[in-house]
Amino acid sequence: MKLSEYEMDVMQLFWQHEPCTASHIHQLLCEQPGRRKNVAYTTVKTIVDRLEKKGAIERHGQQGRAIVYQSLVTQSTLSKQATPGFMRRFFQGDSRNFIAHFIENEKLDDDDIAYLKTLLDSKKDSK
Amino acid sequence: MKLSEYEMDVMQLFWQHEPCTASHIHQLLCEQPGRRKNVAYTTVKTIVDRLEKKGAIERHGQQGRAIVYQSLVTQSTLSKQATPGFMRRFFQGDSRNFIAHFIENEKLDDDDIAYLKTLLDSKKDSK
DNA sequence: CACCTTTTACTACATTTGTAGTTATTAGTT
DNA sequence: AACTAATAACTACAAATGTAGTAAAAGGTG
Repeated sequence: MKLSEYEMDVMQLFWQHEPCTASHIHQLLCEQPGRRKNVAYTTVKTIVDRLEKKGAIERHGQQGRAIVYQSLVTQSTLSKQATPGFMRRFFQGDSRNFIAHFIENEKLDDDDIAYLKTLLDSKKDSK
Repeated sequence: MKLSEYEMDVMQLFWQHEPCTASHIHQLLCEQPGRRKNVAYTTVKTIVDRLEKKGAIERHGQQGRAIVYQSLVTQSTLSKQATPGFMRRFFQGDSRNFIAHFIENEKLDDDDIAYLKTLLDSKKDSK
């Protein structure tokens, strides 16, 4: 399943707040700092409709007139699908290059670092 | 600068083979295993034209009739621009979650693992 | 120098994406 | 029961994207 950027933004909100309605998603989007402000409700509803058509979410019930949706795909599933392509396009498919970029450029506290080292160790042991 | 997926695929080839012509890129794309086969030359040329219009590459010279191009942006620049959005959409912007996904899902040999641990250590020290 | 092959430049077109308006319906409210 | 605000359903539309065709020009080759 291939979702657009905006569709993914909406899926993120579903994953964090489901089951929920289009209005709820709309509110959440509007509250989101900086990103996209003043998006019309109908715009959000269109995205939600497309997500339903693509099979990423389904109707779960009603809340008054409003349709309550829930997700049908997990974030993990979509991440696994999307990352190889992203890695190839932006890091020549070189995992090491890729992870190195992140370790260097992203915020990680000591706890994170300790955790990731543990992960690396268990990866090594598992082979 | 925002490039499409296909445009990024072509940029990858430029970075690895520049300076080079559209025909050369076309050949390389056709040789690429599995991915997209039988793409028409004109299709590739269109992408190259768009990359030029977007300012991602420029004319560097001629080779017979053919135009030789070279890149104007680095892979690193584009990666730095693209990754925050990718991370947010697919990993809720959580670096730790993100890197963990990679350590778990991507192929890394013992050398890679040792290298990454060193990187994590130097990250820790630098604070 | 005439010709053929390559390559450019331009045009085309269906699909996807971001964005939103319009119309119809209905759940609450008075 | 009538009204109103919310919501769904449908339609619209420009821009971007993937894909390629056509026409024109200009190298190299006989």
